Amino acid sequence: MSKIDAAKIWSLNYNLLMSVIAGVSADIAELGLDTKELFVLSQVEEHPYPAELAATLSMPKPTVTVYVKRLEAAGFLRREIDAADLRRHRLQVTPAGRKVTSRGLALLSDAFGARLGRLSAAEQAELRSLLEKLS
Amino acid sequence: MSKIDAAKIWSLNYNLLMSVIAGVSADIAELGLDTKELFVLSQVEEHPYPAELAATLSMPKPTVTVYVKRLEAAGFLRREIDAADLRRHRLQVTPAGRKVTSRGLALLSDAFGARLGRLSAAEQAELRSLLEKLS
DNA sequence: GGTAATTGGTACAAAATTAAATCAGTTCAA
DNA sequence: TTGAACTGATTTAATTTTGTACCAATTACC
Repeated sequence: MSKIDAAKIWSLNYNLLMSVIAGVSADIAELGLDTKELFVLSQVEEHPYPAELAATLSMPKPTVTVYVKRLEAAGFLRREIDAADLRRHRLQVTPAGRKVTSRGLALLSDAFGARLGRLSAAEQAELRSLLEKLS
Repeated sequence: MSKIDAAKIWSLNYNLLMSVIAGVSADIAELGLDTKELFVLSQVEEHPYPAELAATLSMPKPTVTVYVKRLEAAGFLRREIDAADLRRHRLQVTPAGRKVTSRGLALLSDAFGARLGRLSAAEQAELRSLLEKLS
């Protein structure tokens, strides 16, 4: 595959994701969250430390600090000092946070699902498998 | 495909793109461009008006204004008032802009291509075709 | 033990991004 | 025509995001 094609695939993909985000951000905002906050929150269970979040979301540490602080203030998250390493802040999603996460992801899924609906079930499975290989 | 899967596909994809961006942004910066500016510049030939750029890049109009101004100051872009509609600013990529665009896209392609390399040629073609259906 | 190097997290100031208001040009209906 | 509604683009002011510098806890090594 030529370089031009890689760039083409990339930009198809990028524009797709950006337009899906643009389409749902207003609805997500009604949940009391903004889009980036949802992304952070949705990864907390898998990556319960700010430094891990920063790495997996490709986002600077101070940015994570800000989001975590807001999510905590909104009651979607709790922070506690890790007993084993007093530098670490272990994060825990509250029940309210879990609820809002699943609603937010559902909105995202609906919007993205509307696009995915153009593919057959087999094609969707194929896409997922290709993306997993790339990840 | 369930809602959960749509969200999963989405986030696989999102994290993939963000990590590729994070990996190349330093190299792109050396060209005298930042990543978003490259995205804007790379779409100018296809969409030569700021309003069109804003729509295709899912980005607010004032943001486009700022990037266009910077790209013009850097000599990568020229602006002229459209004779047929004096409100419109027709954009034109300069030779220097074209050069820097192709270098920037090459960097992006290299980085993304390194991931794509995990797929066979047939799989890459398949991925492109799936993404085109979604776009 | 003691101390240099590393890691997790944050504060603050600066830079980037955007919403809201605005201005100029165009369209359209009466 | 004229003027109400609309569109393209920009300015201004506010918000968001981030680079830099920093502190505290841990680790590695002598």
